[in-house]
Amino acid sequence: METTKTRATRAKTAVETQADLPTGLILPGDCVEAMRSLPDNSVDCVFADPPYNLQLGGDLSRPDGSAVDAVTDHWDQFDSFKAYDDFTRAWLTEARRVLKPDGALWVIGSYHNIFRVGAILQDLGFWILNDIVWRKSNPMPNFKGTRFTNAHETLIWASMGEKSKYQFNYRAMKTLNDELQMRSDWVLPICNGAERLKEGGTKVHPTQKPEALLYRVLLATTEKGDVVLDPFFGTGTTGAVAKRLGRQWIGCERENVYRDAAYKRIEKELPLDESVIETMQSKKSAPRVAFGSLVENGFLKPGTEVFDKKRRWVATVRADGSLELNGSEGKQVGSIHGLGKDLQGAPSCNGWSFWHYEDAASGGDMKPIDAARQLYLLATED
Amino acid sequence: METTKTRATRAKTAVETQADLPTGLILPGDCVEAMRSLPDNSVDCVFADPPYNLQLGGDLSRPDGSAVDAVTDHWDQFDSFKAYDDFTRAWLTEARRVLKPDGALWVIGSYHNIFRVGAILQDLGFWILNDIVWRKSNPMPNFKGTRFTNAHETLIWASMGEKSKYQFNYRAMKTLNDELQMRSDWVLPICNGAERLKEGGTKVHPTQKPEALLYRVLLATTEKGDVVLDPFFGTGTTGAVAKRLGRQWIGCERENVYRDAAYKRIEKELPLDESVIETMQSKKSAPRVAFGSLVENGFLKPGTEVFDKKRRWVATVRADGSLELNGSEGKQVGSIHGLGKDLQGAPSCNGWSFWHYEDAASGGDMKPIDAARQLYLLATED
DNA sequence: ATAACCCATGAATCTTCTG
DNA sequence: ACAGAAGATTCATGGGTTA
Repeated sequence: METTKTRATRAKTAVETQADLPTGLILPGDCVEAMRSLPDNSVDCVFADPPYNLQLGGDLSRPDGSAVDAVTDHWDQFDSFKAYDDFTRAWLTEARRVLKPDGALWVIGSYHNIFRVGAILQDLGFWILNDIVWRKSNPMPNFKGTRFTNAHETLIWASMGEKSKYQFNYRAMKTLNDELQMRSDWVLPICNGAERLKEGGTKVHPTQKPEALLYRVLLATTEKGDVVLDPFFGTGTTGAVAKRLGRQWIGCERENVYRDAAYKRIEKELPLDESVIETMQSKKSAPRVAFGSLVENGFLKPGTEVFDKKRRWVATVRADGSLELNGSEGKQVGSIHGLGKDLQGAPSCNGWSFWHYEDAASGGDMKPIDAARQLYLLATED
Repeated sequence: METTKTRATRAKTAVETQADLPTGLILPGDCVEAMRSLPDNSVDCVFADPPYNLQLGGDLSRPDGSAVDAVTDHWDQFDSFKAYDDFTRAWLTEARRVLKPDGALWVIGSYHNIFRVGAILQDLGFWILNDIVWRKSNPMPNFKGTRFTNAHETLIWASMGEKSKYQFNYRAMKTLNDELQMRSDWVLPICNGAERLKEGGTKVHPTQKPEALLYRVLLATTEKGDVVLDPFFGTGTTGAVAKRLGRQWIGCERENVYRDAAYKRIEKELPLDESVIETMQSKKSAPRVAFGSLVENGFLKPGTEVFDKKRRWVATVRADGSLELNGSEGKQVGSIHGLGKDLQGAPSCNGWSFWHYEDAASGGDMKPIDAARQLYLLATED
């Protein structure tokens, strides 16, 4: 992972040098061909919702006798696993070429195809970061009572390689999840109601994805201004959410009908106010605060005593932001992290949560020095 | 899928002819070699928890500096995807040979290995029935804040082929899930507390699976007396739950320590009372009753009027068990299913639930004719 | 107006037995 | 193998109509 600042700078440079990138456009034709027209190392994120290769038997009816509207479109038909694998390898290879070294890939699928996709992308060198389970709150039931209700789909999130500095907006996710770490299982409803695109009462696309899903993906792993490529654009959920969140987008889509619907849809989409997007990212992109700054600015005065939670050790804050262990007469000195590490004999230590101080403002309560950092951030906002 | 009765008969026959099966034993040595000693088509279910091929970099430590006891045992190291794939193909091939044609396979894994396992088992001819997400209610957090909390593992449930008559105890699962279809995402806690095997305070096996997981797997897809094979037996969760549920088991395990712990553990396990193990049976496995039998035996007299729920149609029961639509003068006649189908113009109709009658015994209440069938079944029970 | 009721529908590898 | 009949089978949600 990398700091936002570094990546932002790099992204900006890339956009400038790649002024010819067809952002805001849906490339027609086969997606592999279309991606060939894009330069190497030019996009920050690929989100792909490829055909699932469902292999359906006959018609299926509900217990009440009505028919299930199945996905029987030609684009989901493959002759064999071999044919599907070849197709998968082709588009993943192009996606890999087009991605920046620190870019990332998302693919969504079901048990019909996701194992093949996952194995192939590993073979190509992608490094899986998480598999994410989209738990559908309202899936279609299993009408015949023959299996477990197929109530989820799987997303794979992968970087270009083991050492890549991928983007992950940890704070934004934790904030979105009520101050708990965002887990690998996401509960979201399927796309229906007003969000579902319809033409004359029938759905435009059989497998339109919910915007909430793309919202979370883009918010978690891209930043403002990033270029997002969707090789299977469909009716443009990726583009609509990208526009809303201030990301640039490129689509590939073979079908005229889907392209038309997508353009119309994205046209109507309004970007969120810049300040809103900033706010969502504020905690994540908050500048690093040196402990010394707190001292410099009087949030913790030199001479203040700090101690671990169990008061096994007490140290004194020095003017330069270093700590000196009490009673050691200058022999045990270090940064908040380093001294904590040494005292515990641990491989690492987060000094912000290890060291505490007595907060006079709240009647002498013991608080981690991170609380002082939060006050500092609040005071220096903007 | 197949009725319980049919499979039960076959399973029994198989056990009799395979009296040499080493049930209740843990075969030492390499699992591929060990499986070679088992005859073809001899087990009903394979549950496998293979090495995950985890590729952890350096040592992992928590924010407080304590070390995470990562999976770095020698049996989990593989040189490359190629080596892991070869290993996977080898044990899956043996599992396939040993399984009966209507048997089934379960494999559990994480994103490190499950995509490779899934693709290979598809290549070998297994037919995926569901992928199941075990959603951990208490996963280990992501200490570094670099990814989403890895809060689930994935199981694949597969039959021997597209046309196999696999076992699925639909009613038992629905009952277990408070009368709603069991979904593909299962929320279960990880294995700890008293259930976790420890030796001198440290865990015996790094990846011991919770018994609740095996309980659900075996209850859903095996029946009493079935033979369950676990090629990666570990400390014997599969064997313990199998014994409890009245299933037979065979294990393979290389490590002496795990075998010893497993034997000790399973020895202590007590089988549940037979009556408790009986699962809720689906109607599919109840004996078939011809509508004519009800008429023959006086449970519905010839001349009785039957009608659909909204009384759009009324028909009269004839002496041979056929129905005649009132007012049609012999032109609209058929079986309970056929006439219901024709009147509705539906592709099919379950006459038992479509047609109703007035039950004099309960003051003229409207009841589906299935109620009469239930009375008949009750009266003719052994 | 509001509640009650009915109806439509969603990436689905969706039956079993007899002749 | 294939055709035909018997028989088993659904949950959450949104929108429209009725009471």
